[in-house]
Amino acid sequence: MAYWLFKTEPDTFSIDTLRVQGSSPWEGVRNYQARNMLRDEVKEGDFVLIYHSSCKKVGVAGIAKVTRESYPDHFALNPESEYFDPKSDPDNPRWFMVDIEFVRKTQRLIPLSVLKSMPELENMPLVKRGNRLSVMPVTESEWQAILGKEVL
DNA sequence: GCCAACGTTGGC
DNA sequence: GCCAACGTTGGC
Repeated sequence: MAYWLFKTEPDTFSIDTLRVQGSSPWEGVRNYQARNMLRDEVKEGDFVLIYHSSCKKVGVAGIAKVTRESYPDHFALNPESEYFDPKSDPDNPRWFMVDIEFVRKTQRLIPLSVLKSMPELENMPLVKRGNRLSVMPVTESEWQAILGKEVL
């Protein structure tokens, strides 16, 4: 069982969206490094920190669990979808996704500013300047350290 | 294979 | 809204 962090823009899909839906595919990842992790390494039963990016309050907002691993992201094949990729091929899928289910919200949002202040997280891509990786691994000690900041 | 131009991400 | 950093594209 492994840990991950998934970024999302809450204006598009937030932890509350997931809470209401109960579960959801994690579609729309269009970055090869993130894609490789989704496709090859994220496994059923893994836990995920849901991180809100590009918004007023950036930070870790909740926890989800992987319920289905690695299958083709069919949104890439749908011209109506905002995630449509004309270069994707149904016979040789380029993009993949997993399904996750809501576990819980954090008791409060754990802000990026707090995460950046934690020496335990200095190796996480998340806190590095210019980082754009939207799916990244989280070690067990990083996971514990982050959730340790949930209650002040 | 190099690299400049371009579009996107994402914090502030 | 700004702008730095990054990934991708395409000409050569």
